Amino acid sequence: MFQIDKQSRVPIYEQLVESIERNILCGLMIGEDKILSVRELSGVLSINPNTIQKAYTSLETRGITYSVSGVGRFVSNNAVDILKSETYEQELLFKNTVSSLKLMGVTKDKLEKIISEIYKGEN
Amino acid sequence: MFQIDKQSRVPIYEQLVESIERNILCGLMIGEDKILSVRELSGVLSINPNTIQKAYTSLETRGITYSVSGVGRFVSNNAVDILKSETYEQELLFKNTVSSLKLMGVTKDKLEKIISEIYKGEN
DNA sequence: CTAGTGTACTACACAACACAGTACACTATA
DNA sequence: TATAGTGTACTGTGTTGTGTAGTACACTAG
Repeated sequence: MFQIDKQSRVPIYEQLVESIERNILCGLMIGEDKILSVRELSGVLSINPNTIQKAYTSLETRGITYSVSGVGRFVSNNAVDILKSETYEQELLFKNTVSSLKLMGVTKDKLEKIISEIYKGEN
Repeated sequence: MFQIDKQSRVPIYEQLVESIERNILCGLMIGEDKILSVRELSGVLSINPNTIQKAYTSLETRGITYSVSGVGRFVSNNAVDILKSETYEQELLFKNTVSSLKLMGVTKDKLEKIISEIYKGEN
């Protein structure tokens, strides 16, 4: 459900955010779904509640989730739309990676084969 | 010559390493070229000599450069070959990025267009 | 009333990073 | 030989980001 690598250089709270985003994008979590509470998830992942809280705050600020005091936290109905509108950074990373690979001598064909493999059965 | 962003989350020494690698890969620096000394580059970039040293050590450990005590530091003749053999990590990053973009609803066509733009005139 | 929510706050510890300063061995050159 | 410029190796110090620990309070459902 949540892939967290405590040894990674990217902070735990950021990994958690990305993990939840992925779950929403591939339909594992949909609108109005209740999210594990700060204390629950803290117990499941053996991570400090403050760290979970930090991740949740990031999602909330962007409108991906909303919270009801005393009740819990839920996935917004338009969460998927919001996430899809945030593609800019990923596209930039894609361009930079392609440029590096080109410099390293990787052929255009090879990159296109990798893409086809990932998109196989679609498009 | 060297693109360093002191505000970035990626460490300065790592940015420096990548910058030099790029210069070597695109032929700006070739075998037996003398590299700016620790103190020189420190002055040019306004970065602590220790930080430069740390970057240089990384290049040296991988055989991309070599140093002659009391003389200076030079690009290895097989630097390009070494760098090209280190594509694995970049390819992994490429795959992850493509997967994310796919989840975000970016089409295969769009990615291929970006690639063609970067590779235009070649392959 | 109680248990479980979200939220906010202070305090502390740790690691990575960068900087400051010093020191020493080496080499080329005047 | 003397000097300046190399690489290299230390020991500190300070800052920042991250994560943890603990506490507290308002809210809501049962």
